[in-house]
Amino acid sequence: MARQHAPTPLESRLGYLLKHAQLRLARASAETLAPFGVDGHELAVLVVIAGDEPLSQIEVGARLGVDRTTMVALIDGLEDRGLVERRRSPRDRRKNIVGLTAAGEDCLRRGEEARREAERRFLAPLDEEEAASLVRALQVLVATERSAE
Amino acid sequence: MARQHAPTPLESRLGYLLKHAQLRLARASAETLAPFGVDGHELAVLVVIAGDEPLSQIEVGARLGVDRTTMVALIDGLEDRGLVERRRSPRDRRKNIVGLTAAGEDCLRRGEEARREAERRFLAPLDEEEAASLVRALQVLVATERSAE
DNA sequence: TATTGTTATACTCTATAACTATA
DNA sequence: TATAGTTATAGAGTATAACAATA
Repeated sequence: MARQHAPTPLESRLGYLLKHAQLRLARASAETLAPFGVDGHELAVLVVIAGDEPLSQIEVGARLGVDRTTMVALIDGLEDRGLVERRRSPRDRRKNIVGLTAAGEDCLRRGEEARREAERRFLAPLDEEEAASLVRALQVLVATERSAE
Repeated sequence: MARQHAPTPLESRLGYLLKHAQLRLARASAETLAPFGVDGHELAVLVVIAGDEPLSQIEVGARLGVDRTTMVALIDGLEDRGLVERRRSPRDRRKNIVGLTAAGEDCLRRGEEARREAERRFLAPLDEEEAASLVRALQVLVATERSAE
């Protein structure tokens, strides 16, 4: 009886590929973003905070998949650097509404530019159609898994 | 002067997509692999060890992007469970050649089966062409970034 | 001198439990 | 009673420094 499958080599393992692609993009982004004093994770927090409705810490965390205890330290850091500010919600005084300062908006705008540039460089080895297809596929996978929770 | 770019929403950020896709696959795989007593990372170690040439701990780590201090604990765990064994290289007595035990080969075979199944389920929302294109794109990105180091 | 494996240590990230203030 | 924020703490995962054995 012959072996049905040889072990899949590393380079074809989806888990390996996703992990290493993520790691490498994160490192490249961190380098590109360093001059602006934020990393990719913090920039994503700024993006969520910049959205239309005012959000509490927990609501920001929910959109990012970050729990509330982690949010405290994350917001602390951004507030120390003057990028965001907490203010009590008048309607529910348990909640901290988190808002961008002027410096935060500036950091967001310039950080986003840098992040786009880092992504563009990262995707450079792919042609336009391949890159678009990659993003579409990841969107489907992340959305599917989320709704199946 | 109009703003050139609105901040990219989370779902179009490559960093967010890669991180969450990786996380979700890792969790699904861990669940699928749990009955076999290994996680995806450990299974990848078994795959590397199962390769043709006998490898030392450092050589196994190099292929996985894991440093030698991390390898010690990783191999300790696998050895405690009787899946691998260390033996001194006769040619260079500084090196531990790591080999699979019979139980390790069995675990590898059955774990690989389970991992393939988990990947298949994870990719199910994509059609065959989309899934193949995703894997190809990731391979290009990981290979490119590695050679640029 | 350099390399392999090892240990101890530290640092990041994340999660859990318990507290407070509000509802 | 439940929820938002906070703190302290603990657990993974990973990285650095120093040491013993060997080359």
